[in-house]
Amino acid sequence: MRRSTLLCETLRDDPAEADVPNHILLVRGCFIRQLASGIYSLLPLGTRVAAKIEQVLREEMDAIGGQELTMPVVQPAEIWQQSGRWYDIGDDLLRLKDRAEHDLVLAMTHEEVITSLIGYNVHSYRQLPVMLYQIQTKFRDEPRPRAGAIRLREFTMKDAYSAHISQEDLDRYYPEVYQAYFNIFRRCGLDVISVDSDVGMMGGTMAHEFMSLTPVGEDTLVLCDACGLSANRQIATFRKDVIDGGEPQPLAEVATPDTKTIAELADLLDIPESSTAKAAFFVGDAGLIFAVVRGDMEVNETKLTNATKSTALRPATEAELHEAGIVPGYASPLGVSGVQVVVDDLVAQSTNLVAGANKAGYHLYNVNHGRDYEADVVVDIASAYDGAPCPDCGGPVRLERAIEVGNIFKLGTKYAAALKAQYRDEAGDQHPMVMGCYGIGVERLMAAIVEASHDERGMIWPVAVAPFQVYLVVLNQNDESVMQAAEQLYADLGAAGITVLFDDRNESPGVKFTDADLLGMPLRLTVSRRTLKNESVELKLRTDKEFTLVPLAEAVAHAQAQIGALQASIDARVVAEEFAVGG
RNA sequence: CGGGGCGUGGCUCAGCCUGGUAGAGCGCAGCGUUCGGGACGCUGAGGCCGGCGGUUCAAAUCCGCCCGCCCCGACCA
Repeated sequence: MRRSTLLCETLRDDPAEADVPNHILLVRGCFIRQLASGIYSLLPLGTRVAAKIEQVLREEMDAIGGQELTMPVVQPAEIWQQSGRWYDIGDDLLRLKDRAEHDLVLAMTHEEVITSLIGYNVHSYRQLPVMLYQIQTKFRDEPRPRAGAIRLREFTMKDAYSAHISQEDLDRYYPEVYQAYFNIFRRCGLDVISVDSDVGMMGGTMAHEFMSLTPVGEDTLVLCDACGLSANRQIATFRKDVIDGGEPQPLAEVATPDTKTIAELADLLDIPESSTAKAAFFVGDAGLIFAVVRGDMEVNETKLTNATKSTALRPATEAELHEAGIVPGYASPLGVSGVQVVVDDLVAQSTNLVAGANKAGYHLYNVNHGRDYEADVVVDIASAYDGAPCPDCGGPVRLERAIEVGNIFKLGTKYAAALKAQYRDEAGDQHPMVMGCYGIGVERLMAAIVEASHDERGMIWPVAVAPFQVYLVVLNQNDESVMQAAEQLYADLGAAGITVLFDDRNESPGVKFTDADLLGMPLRLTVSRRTLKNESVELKLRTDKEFTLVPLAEAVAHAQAQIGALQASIDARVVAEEFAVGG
């Protein structure tokens, strides 16, 4: 490809709307272009990267028995009603009507279609297991798209679905997908770790997320250096040490004017925050939720969502609290009614905590669960914090930010039962299939790669996903012999099967080198009057500071060797990964 | 949806407070000179100042409403 004809106008300045590296660089390099919030065009360079990623996806999915297919993006509401997600999912699901006023959705994922499809086409245990996948557009009407290509509304997803005769067979297969996922990310040059994750709106029994560690990430992970534990903070547990509060003492009211926060309360009463109980209020499917954790901890909304069997939570408004007779800042689980009280297990085991009196300006000493109030649910709803004791080994955990680039779920029979994907066993009896689903976001993966692999000058593409392997610069174009040599090299590289972006523009050397760095092809070749004086070509890796001169006649061979070495170093990282529950 | 910020040639921004001829740099087009790390000179094109309404003799500028975009919070590939 000639740079002079490529649709690629690089930007000198950082775009105003971008403030994270992947977004800045992808826009400056003309890989993506925003159309609306969370909706982007992939320009030629971005499309080439996506195609390279998709090639890796296809190879790895095919290697574990996947068959590619293509399903519709626009889908009738009926199948979503059958699965229940029409009702469970809120505004993230974009709904529309056709001319006949039929309800339609833009698919945010394809469990419904694939399940009905498999149910239609698979009837016998002899046809199972089956693994199907597609690489196709998804639409999620995200409340807040973010960070360039990391959080989009319209995006491309490799979504795969497997169907099995039994949980055992799914359990056997699941680690194969787990391994394939590691292979995919490593081949794309991205380091990831796997973590246990929440099953969320997908339902199911087990899930892993594949995480690329970066401060730009939206997820928080809980990691233990001592034993290797890793989990999404949404579900991470930690060891809770009960502080001995002594035998339950009589309740005692204490005046605490103007102490609306736990910090103020602890300060005023001269007690540690861990001697208090903290209340937080949410609204779930069943109405107002009164959540209680120890004062030094935070409520984990994912855990609380699961504990209350809600599909979604939102913080309660002041008005809703007043209506329920709750005094914000002085709220107490004592004497409240008509709300669901969820108490963290640690609070339930603690004695003589200080809690609100549900009366403005007053708190209570010696509040004890079981004696003074009853919870509807007692379960872990506290969020793991930096330095919390690891649930497995007791060592301190640390929190890290990460991008979720992929996930795998054991769905179980939820969709198969709802959408009647059944098979007959050897005895002729019908059973719902046991399913798994497996997703990877293509644009997000591209963004995560840039996030993980760039410097102050620009992107540094791992060779397997680079839009071109070589950036060929020619200088002194007015010198016919130089131009001729460059043209010949361009042709020879192409003939050798190397993908080349040939910067044949009439631009100054500075412009070309700067663009070469920004666009980030792994290998740069430069032909100029100077190099030709020695019958040579300059060769430089994007990751290196220095360049080397190689004989013009051997330039193609050297380029091939360099690309081969880059590829080999990536291949060396594709190794067997131990499948571990809990890590 | 709650909170904060921003909308002025393709891009980055100034001008707005204190109303009166719409600006700079980059980019783009032409000519010439340059040619190893975002070169230089000359010439030129390009703007309903996000939209609607209001105030005023006069609005990019003041006021109101709306729309869009970004950031922080709750969700997900």
